[in-house]
Amino acid sequence: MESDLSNPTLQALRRILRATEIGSRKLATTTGLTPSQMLVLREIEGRDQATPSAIASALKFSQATITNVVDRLVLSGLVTRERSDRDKRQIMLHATAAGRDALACAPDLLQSQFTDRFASLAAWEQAMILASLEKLSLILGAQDMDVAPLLDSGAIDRTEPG
Amino acid sequence: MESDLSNPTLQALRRILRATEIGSRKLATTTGLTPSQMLVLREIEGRDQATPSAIASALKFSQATITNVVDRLVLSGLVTRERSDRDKRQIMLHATAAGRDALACAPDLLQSQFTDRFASLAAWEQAMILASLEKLSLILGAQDMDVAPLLDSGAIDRTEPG
DNA sequence: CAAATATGATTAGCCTCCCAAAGTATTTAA
DNA sequence: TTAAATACTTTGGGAGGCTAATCATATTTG
Repeated sequence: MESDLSNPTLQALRRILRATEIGSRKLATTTGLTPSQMLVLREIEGRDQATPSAIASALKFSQATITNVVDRLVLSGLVTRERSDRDKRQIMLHATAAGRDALACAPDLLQSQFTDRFASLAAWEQAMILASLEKLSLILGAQDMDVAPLLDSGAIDRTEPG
Repeated sequence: MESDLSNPTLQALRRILRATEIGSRKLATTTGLTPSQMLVLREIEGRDQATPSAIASALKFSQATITNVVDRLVLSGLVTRERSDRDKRQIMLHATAAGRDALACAPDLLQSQFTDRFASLAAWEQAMILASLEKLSLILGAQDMDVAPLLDSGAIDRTEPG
């Protein structure tokens, strides 16, 4: 019966997941943005110019979903749509000043809670944590994963895998 | 500007979050349950007897939400409702055989991916990871958090905090 | 060039999630 | 025995996701 740190580790991991999830909601309320909206807005602003399909593939959402979310962002005045000249099938999304503002106020779901306190740790602790997370990445099969999103949500994909 | 392991650490953390989230959806498809349904079902089964309000407070959901989810679980034949004798306002929720089956097939969102591989790590690595996660818990303010849920999702709470 | 095909985005329709407020039934307290 | 509290459900609503179908524009090809 070795030590079995497996369970406490899982619990800690769960706490972290839970915390980030709650944080994501809380932050959303303060910004007035939902997590998904945040994601999309960030993605748009990060590129300055962005087509829905680009956002969709970056976030691994369907185009339709992006249309949906962007609808709301436009309604809130955080994003504008503009037909591309080069290819009139395309739509260019831009963050408005208000949109950039909203992002600035809510810098990053994790980052805000994270950076300062992490920086205050001893170097060896930082290194240990990083190493541990990399290991966990490996364990969870997350090594080669896009780093784009933070956390999102949603209905279940019921397409038969087979 | 010392080393700044902050960014790679955040990225690793994001990968992990992302991985668990995707895993949660994938597992849901195989089970035919959504993450929320899994949560509720687990909570019900874990107590053998459970009232909606108990589940709601454990998972920090509203009663209405639980009613909703339970509706679907009942519809799927995984859970039964039964009026309590002692207090006829109460409803007792029970997992059916099928419900327990479903849970058994999908033991745990993380656990499945996790336990074996984690166990195969050296003891010192396990200890390191645990310590790191505890530290992270602290950083993210997740120490005193319920361990109940895994991950869920959903619409944003728009009630004014003030 | 014209027809067929491909691509980008939206629309429509479906389901889930989560909530607050109102409603119903039951229990407890006055 | 009425009033208040409790436990759950109903109702209604906003958001998040998806697929399939549609519309408009581009590209390819005969």
